[in-house]
Formats: sequence, structure tokens, C-alpha cells
Amino acid sequence: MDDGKSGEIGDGARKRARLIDVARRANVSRATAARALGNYGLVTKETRAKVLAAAEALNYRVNELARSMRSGRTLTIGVVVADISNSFFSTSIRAIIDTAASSDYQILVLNTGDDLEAERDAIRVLLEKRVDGMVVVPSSRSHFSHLQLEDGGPSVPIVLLDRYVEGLKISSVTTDDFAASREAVRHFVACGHRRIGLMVATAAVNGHSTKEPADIVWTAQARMHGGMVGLAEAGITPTHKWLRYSRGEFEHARAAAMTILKDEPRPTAILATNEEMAIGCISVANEIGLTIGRDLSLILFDDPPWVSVFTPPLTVIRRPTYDLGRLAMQLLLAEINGEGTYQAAMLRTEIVHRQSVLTLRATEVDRH
Amino acid sequence: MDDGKSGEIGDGARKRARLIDVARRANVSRATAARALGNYGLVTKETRAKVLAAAEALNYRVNELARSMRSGRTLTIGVVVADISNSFFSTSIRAIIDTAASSDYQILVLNTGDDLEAERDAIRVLLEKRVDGMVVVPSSRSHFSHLQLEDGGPSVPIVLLDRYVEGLKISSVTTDDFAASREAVRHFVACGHRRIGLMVATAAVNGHSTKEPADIVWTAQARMHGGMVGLAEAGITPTHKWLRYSRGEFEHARAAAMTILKDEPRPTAILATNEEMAIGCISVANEIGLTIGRDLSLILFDDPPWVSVFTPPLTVIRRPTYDLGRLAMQLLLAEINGEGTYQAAMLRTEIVHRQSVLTLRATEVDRH
DNA sequence: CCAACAAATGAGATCGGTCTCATATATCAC
DNA sequence: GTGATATATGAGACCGATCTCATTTGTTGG
Repeated sequence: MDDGKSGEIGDGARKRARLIDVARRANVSRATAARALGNYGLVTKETRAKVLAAAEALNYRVNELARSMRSGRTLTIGVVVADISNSFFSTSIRAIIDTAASSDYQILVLNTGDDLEAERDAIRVLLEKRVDGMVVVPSSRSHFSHLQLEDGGPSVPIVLLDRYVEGLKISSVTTDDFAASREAVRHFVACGHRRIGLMVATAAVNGHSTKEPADIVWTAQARMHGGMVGLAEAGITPTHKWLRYSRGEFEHARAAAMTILKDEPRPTAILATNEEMAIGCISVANEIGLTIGRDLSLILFDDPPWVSVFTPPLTVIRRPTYDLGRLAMQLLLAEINGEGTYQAAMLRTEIVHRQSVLTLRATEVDRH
Repeated sequence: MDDGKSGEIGDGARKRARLIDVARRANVSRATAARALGNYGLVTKETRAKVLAAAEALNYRVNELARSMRSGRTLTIGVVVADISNSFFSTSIRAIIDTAASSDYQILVLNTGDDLEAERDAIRVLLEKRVDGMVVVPSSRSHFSHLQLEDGGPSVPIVLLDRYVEGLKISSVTTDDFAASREAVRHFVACGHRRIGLMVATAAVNGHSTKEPADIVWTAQARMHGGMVGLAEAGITPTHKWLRYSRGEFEHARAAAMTILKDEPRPTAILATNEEMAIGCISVANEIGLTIGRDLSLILFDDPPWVSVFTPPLTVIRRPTYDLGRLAMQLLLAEINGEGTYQAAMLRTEIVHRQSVLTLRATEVDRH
């Protein structure tokens, strides 16, 4: 019964054109219209032209949902990230989007705020939306059962970004932060520093703290551990006196820095595990009259544009941020296409020497 | 005919559980299983328990694609943005994601690099994916037919973010950048500055240029225009001598700044329309021995964390970045729910006075 | 002129939930 | 006992594109 379905002309609120509308207008079947539009199978030039004209006239857009239903592919990748407004993550995501787009994949971005429950929800939602794969920045080192999708039937490939999870057999793309931290501390030591502070960014703590949070993320732990080993190797007893774990918010970072820099004797150098820690540290140094690169040496992880025009330009540990995202996406695409194998890629970092690390002369070492 | 479909136990490569698998395991019909899982209609406690147990055992996840097919809603919003790694956009997107998530919407992020063709593709893809709405940062002021979806049947609500488009009857959320620029120039003038440079960020130019690109974005034009009006109002003949349009990349921004600061006499103050322009400007100032806040005054748009710990702390035009994204999403959700009306929201900005603007004494005004 | 084959098109199943409508069973009133 | 009502469940249509398989039409050779 033709009970007033669409296809009639003129009523304002008509629905979007479907394939069948195009087919009817071109006087062909859906199958033929599909062939003409999809450019496959056998269609005469004239038929194709008729169909294309009809599609044009009706402003037809294929319904990807329906297509995905049949094909089983959504051409959509889920990205689960701690904080997209963080410059490291936004740059990585830019790389992910670019790489995915060149293979016609789109990106669904979910933000967890490093909250485990939010991460579980995110994974569930992405599974329900039937994404073809996921890039995840895991918020926990110990709770990861929601990332183990393989048991009980095939599921969706995942690649971890920025953070490794021990015991999880999932491909990951990280940087060698342990080595980076150790190298930074070695550099401090080589420049004569012996009192070295370490500000570790983590969301697993309230405000800031001197002891390691229970569920600290792999990256943060590697950076802390690398620093401690660097100290030990230099014959300096690793002390927690100038070690702080802190959330990233400006006030927390400042408070953490303050407790280090108010200490007597104060450290002559600080390693900050991200931009936020460094900014907190600089803020406090400014406030109590310490000049970076003279009274206080500083190295930070990551290399945002401003640090090279800072006074003084800041020495940093540069990570291949864009490459990290791109590689994660490449591994994921390979796994989606069945070409991939498990792989824990760990990219190298590089110290960019600028002017925030002072070389102490022997006398100064004593004086400080 | 039961031709070996799934449901049989034990073969490793079985597909994901469907509703019908759950129903069979619980010995009920699909309809009943749907009622039990969807928590609607009438189901006895026992039946519900059976179904939930079956779903649990099979690790069942609803297929949102299928659900969306019937419901006509995807609970997905498309976001089309120039550059997600830009801190302004990534903060706005964070707000968009947060706001959307609290209404159970997810975000599909596409990046255009401010390329019109990429933007058209992005819109097409989002339409095909049947998003329920879009937030778009339009890359062009003059080409916008791809954003006019209403003719020829109902389509999808769009809200413009950050950039207004004249002649487009689409809700938008922007800041009053004309007023902001004018106020910044006024402030310079009040501090005794008369030679004021203006660095306008735009992707519509190759490298940098002194004349206005053909298809400059609304925001950039407003900022330029506001600056010019500010000058005129102060009785200063607006000159293009110290006006530069430049792409955001560090080297382009530097090159643009160089041509301004190498001029004789050089301007004593510069208004930078974003972080990238400011960084380019600072870099050149450092190189040729100009100290910000003494030899060269500087105001920039936006207020990333580092500028307040810079030496000197930088005076900025602060925009409510997070609020911008949130409001855009709120307007969009309202339109999706049929409660919205057309609305061009323009939020106020605020000058944050720090120490990068020098007050010139009369003699200095002459001397400079 | 008819068989054999190629070219072009159509009919209908399918993907997996959701929802309407019909049916079956239980409960109650008179 | 019969009809009215509430409760619980099932059958089947539907969303829109794709793809297999069958059918029709056209072409060529003997």
C-alpha cells in the first residue's frame, strides 16, 4: 500500500533521499542504482548517467550506517585519551587524524581525564559503535581487563599510545622515557649538579605528594625511575627529599615546586616530566627570585614552541610526538588489515641542549 | 535451514554475540530479549534475569549501528576544525567533548588544515556517517554553500565556532575580536605608543604578505580591522607598513616579524593575533637584541599557561576558550532537540594586564 | 532460424536492533 | 462459566545499502 511515503514531491518536511528514491526517479532497481553509484558491476553508460542525474537532483548521500551494517566495517577509529587539551596529546591526535584520513578512516575522540571508570565507559561506547580499531592512552597500569578483548571471540584491535602496560599483550607505541630521564640526570651531573629535584606529573594523586601513588602510569614511573637510577649511577644517594608527584593543574604544580625550592639547601637543578610541571617550577622560581639557567637549572620533557624563545631558552627532552601518533595509527591500520603483529615500539628521545642548564665550576658546586 | 550459523559453541572464530544469540540462549524471542536489556515494556523478573545472564555469558554488546538505523539518531557529533594541535582549538574541543559526553554524544573530529576542499570533504563524510549535528570552524568567508544544508529537505544542524560567516543563517559562537583588537591598540596608545605593528595569523596566504588575502577568515579580518580603527581613532593614520599577514608556522611568523622589526623607525609595540605570531615576534626580538616589555611592547590573543611565567609576563587578550566550545555544543544540542533558534553569540574578551606593555614617557615617545 | 553466450538488470536475502501489533495466559467480576 | 482486563511474550515489518542469483535482452555463429 502506498500510504503516503516519501517520493511524493512538495511536502516540506520530506526525509533525506534514499537509494530507492534515486532508483525510482531513474526508473531502475535499487541494485542497478547501487551499481551505477558504486561504480562496480555492469551498467550501460546511459543508465549510469540517468542514475547519477537522479542522485544529483535528489542531493543523495549514501547512508554509511546501512553500508556499515552490511560490510561490517565502520571506517571509524576510536581514540581514548587522558586530556585532549594537553599539547602532547593534541599533537599526537593530529597525527592520528592525518594518518587515518589518508586511508579514509575517521576518528572518534573520547576524553577520560585519566579516570579509570571513564576509560571503561569509553571502551564500551566504542565497542557499541563498532569502531574498527582503537588507540588508547591507558590510565592505569594495573587495571586493564577492559582492554583485553580477545577472550570470548574476536573483537577489535587496540594500540596503546604513550604508555606501556606490563602484562597486556597489545601493541604499543611509547618513548624510552627511562633512558631519557637517566640521560637528563647524567647531563645535570656532568654539569656539576648534585642536588637534583624531580617533578613527576601524574593524575593518580591529590594535589601533590612525596610518595609514589599506588597506580602511577608507566610513563611517569619510567621517568621517575630513570632519574633515580641516573642519580645512583653518579654515586648520589637517591633521595625522595626533592622528589614530588603532582597533578598537572597550575596551582598544584606550583605548590609542589614550592615545597622543593623552599628547602634548605635547595636543589640546583630540576627535571620536570612535562610542560605543566616546568611552568609551575618557573612560576615559583620567578616568585622567590631564582633565575632559570643561573640559580636553577631546568630540563623538561617535550618541546612546545614557546620554550625555545623563553629567557633563557630551555633545554628539553624532545619526543617525536607527531611520529608517535602516526606510528600508532599505522600499526593499528596494519592490524585491522590483518597484516599486523604484536609490537611494542619504543621510540628514541633526544636532549635538545639550550641554555637552562648551568655548568657549575668546582667552587660553585661547593658554594651552592 | 540451520546452515551452521553461529550460536554453536566452541569454534574459535565465532562472531560477536547478537541479540538473537542472547535470545536463543535465554529461550525467549528477540523482542523479549530487547525489552529485558532495554529496560522497557513488560518483562517478568525471572525472564529479565535469564536474559541478562545470557547477555553476560555471551559478552553481548548492543550494536549501535543497527540501533541508529532504526532510531535515526547516531548520538554522534562531527567537529570540523582547522588544526586540532593548536591550543585554542584543542581547548575548545575539550569543552565540546565534555559537554557532549554529558548528554551521551560522542565526537568525530576532522581536521581541515584550513583547506576549503578538505572542509567540503569533511562535511560530506559527516553527512554520510549521519551525525546528529556538527560544530564547524569554517575555513572561508565567501565559500559556504556546503554549509547550507537546509535547501532540499531537512538535514543536520550546524553551529559555527570561532568564526562568523556573513550571509550564512547558521548559529555561531565567536568572540568580539574587533572590539578586542581596538581595545588593545587603545591601550598601546594610552601608554604612549604611536608606532604599532600588527601581525595577523591566516592560512590564506603563502608565507607572509603585506596585503590582505582574498579569502581571509572573519576572525582575522575583525582583528585587523579593529586594530586599524583603533589607530584611526587615536589620530594615527593607519599604515600597512607594519601590518603583516602570515601563516602560523614558526619560520613564517619569524620572517614576518623580521620584516617589521628591521624597519626604521621600528614600531614600539606589536599586536599579535595568536600565540604563533607572538612566538615568532619574540624570537626575532631576542635575535636582534630587543627586550620585550622594554624595547618592544607586545599584546597577543589567547592566554596559554606559559605566557604568565614568561619574562616579562605577557599582557594578553584572554578569550573564554573553554566556554566558547561549551556554548557551541549547548546551542547545537538545543537545535538537535528542536528547542534551538538561530543565534549568533559573541562573547566578550578581556585584556589581562601583565608586564609586556611599556608606558613611554613623553621624552621617550619622541626618542623612540 | 535457433543455439550459445554475453551483457544488463531485477528480485530478494541480509546485516542487527526496535517497535507495533497480535496472541497467549492469568486474574478478576458478575 | 463467560466476558473483561491486565500481563507477558512472540511474529514480523522496518531502517537503507549491498550482494548473490536468477532472469531478460541482445549478439554472434553455425
